[in-house]
Amino acid sequence: MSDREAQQGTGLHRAFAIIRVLAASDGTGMRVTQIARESGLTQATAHRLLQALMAEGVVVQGEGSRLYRLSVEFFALAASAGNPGNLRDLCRPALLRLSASLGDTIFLLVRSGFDAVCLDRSEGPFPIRSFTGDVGGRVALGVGQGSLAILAFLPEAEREEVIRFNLPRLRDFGVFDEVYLRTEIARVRELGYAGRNTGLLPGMAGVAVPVLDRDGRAVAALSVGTIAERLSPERLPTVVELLRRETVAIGPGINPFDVVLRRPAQGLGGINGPTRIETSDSRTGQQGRLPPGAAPRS
Amino acid sequence: MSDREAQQGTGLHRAFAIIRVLAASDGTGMRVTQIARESGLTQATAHRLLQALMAEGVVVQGEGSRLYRLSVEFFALAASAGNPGNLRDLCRPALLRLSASLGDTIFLLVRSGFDAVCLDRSEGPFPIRSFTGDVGGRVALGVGQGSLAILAFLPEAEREEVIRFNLPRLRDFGVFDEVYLRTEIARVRELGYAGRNTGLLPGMAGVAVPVLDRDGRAVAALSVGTIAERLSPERLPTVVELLRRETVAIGPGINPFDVVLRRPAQGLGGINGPTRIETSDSRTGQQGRLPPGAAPRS
DNA sequence: ACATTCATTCCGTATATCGGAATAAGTCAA
DNA sequence: TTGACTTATTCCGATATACGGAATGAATGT
Repeated sequence: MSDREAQQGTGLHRAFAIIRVLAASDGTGMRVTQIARESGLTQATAHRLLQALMAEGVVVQGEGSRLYRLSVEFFALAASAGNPGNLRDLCRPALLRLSASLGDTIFLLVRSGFDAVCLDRSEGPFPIRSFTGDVGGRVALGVGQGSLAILAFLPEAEREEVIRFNLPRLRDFGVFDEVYLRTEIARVRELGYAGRNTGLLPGMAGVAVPVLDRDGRAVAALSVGTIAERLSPERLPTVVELLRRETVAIGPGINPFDVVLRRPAQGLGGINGPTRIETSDSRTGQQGRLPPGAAPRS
Repeated sequence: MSDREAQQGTGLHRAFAIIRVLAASDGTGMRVTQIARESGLTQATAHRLLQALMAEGVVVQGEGSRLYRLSVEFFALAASAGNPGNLRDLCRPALLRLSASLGDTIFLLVRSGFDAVCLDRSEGPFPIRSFTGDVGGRVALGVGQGSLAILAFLPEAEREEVIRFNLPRLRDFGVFDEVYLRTEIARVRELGYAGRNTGLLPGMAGVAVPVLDRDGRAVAALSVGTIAERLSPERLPTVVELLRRETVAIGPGINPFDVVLRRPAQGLGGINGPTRIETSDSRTGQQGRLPPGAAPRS
């Protein structure tokens, strides 16, 4: 029924609604009904789309045709993909060198809209827990050292927009007020790295250095995640220096690409914990997660 | 147009054709024309679908609206997903323990159709090259130790089908004839692990132990990739024992799921997708791109 | 056994998709 | 600058496709 400004009746949109639902599930698999409910689709439609997705190899069902889940092939497809300007390949050697020489876990974070996403990771012998955690994990820009390092080195205009947009989201993490955040950012800009134990995760600490493209804008960050004791005042400068050395080597190799500043877009948004935000946007608005049981308009 | 075995006129199929094309590209981005050509779509259609995909957040375009590429969000979506029965989460601790105590790189491979896919990886200080390489990388079942370990412990019927299907593909790697392959498999079954330096990558060696589900079928494998010297006859038994210990601990925790045996079908990336062998030096990193559509070279 | 939930198939309707062709935008060589 | 060329985007009518209500079939539970 008519153009609602943006398309939400398209098959593609519905298909991805299903994919998103499945991605948000725990990987055990979901039944058609459940999927239909959570994606706001009819059972018939959900079923038909699931068949189509299976034909594409995106979805598989295990155990005598009951539960649907995303396929390993889908995983592999996207794994070889989300690699803006070959950044991951570019950084891999650096990650390996760093984790080997430091003995800590190294993260590669890239900016994606208002979030930072963990693109790669190389583990050291010291087990840690981080915000982004796994490869593919997301945090709002500003949460955690790596994320903060990126935010601090965005061009001013974008930085402001991100700050404005993210402030409400950040509240859920620390007791951030705007002044505090800006102070942090200022210090990061001055020092050239994001350090200091934020105390967000007890006993954990991190340092991060931004990776700047040829225009001096942050597109990524290398970050060390470790236990607080291992970032003593004596060791810290060494670590920072190592990180910085790698980042400056990486910078020039970056293929030009810009991350378009978009609202997290009804797209593949934060399946990850508290990162999810619910801001009804003016134009693209609509289509949040549909309240359970709400029928899609026709 | 109508029958034709499976539907290929559907919008969803076309959309994924584009995604596949983009995934196969080197991440620099592609123009509409190129995408249209390689996916076999009309320019108009390709363009429209790209718009739709952008609305979904799957595709972004950089640089003043010229080149399209897959978004980081798409990457994140699938990363948190392709995790059959939580296998990755289940295995992560084991990977960390192993790479920490052995000092070598540990891979988690899962079966996907006629391939093995690298689902996770934990690096040790010893740099290595492997067949699967990156997370998301694929190899035909039978190539490499991990892959071989899985193949060897499939139920007989499936094993036979895989062998039949894969033989031609294997030819490109070693000088495998069927007899040789079957001999290898027999030995793996007898020993309970896949070992021995296959000499496929000079100086490299690996050992792999299958992860069996409660029915005794191989669904995955833990594999060690290292340099040949580090798998001396004295050290090997230790390594195998450590691996085995972890795998038996993992097995029972596997959520029941079966990988349906399907032709790689028009599915994702399929057979000779990113079966790239990493030939890069770990310091200069980089490399890896095969020309789109080119078969993996011998 | 029955009752209930869930999965799958049917089918008429209408809507979203398709692609040829027109237009706009960008690229390159003089 | 101009002009020829390539590539990107928009239009639009025909029709193939997707839609979803409802019927059927398969599981599950008590």
